[in-house]
Amino acid sequence: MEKKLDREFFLKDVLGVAPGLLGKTLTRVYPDGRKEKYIITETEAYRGEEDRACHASKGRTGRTEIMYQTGGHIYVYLIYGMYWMLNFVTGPENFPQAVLIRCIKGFDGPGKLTKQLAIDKSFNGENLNTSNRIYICEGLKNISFKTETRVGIGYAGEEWINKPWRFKLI
DNA sequence: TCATTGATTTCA
DNA sequence: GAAATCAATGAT
Repeated sequence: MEKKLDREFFLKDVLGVAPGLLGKTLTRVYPDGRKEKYIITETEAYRGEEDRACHASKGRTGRTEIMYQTGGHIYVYLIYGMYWMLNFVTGPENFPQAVLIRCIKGFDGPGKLTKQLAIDKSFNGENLNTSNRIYICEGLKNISFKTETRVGIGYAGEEWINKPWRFKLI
């Protein structure tokens, strides 16, 4: 039987949660009742107001408010006017952190996976611990992963561009 | 390499 | 109000 991740899992620091999500099972229950499971294969960490690549680096606004909540909340936003990005908030309250889910098995790319999962604005603010339409379960054990630099953050400055905060399942 | 696309943020 | 920005994708 499937087992949801402990609530405490998302209260850890994002740099522990992001690689920890690799190999886990993302379960999506669609409006028509279908249930599909996907293996998470790539994540990225965004950590704190110091991290200039993090949306919260400019302070708390209407959009970034969700990142200041406790771990387990879902942060969804639209990029380039077309693609929804799926993020999981991590860490304690008032410390903005989030993990961007970049890839799941079979859907290689953040825009593609949200399209497949039918993620939209209505998921913003939802909680993985209580939602019955999207949640994370235990998955592969003894996984290995590699780190890379993050994508699409050329504006953040070298110090942040070079952080190895992108995690890929091998 | 370029067009698409709209919420969010910043400046007035 | 108006203008610039943007963690991407698919077609050319």
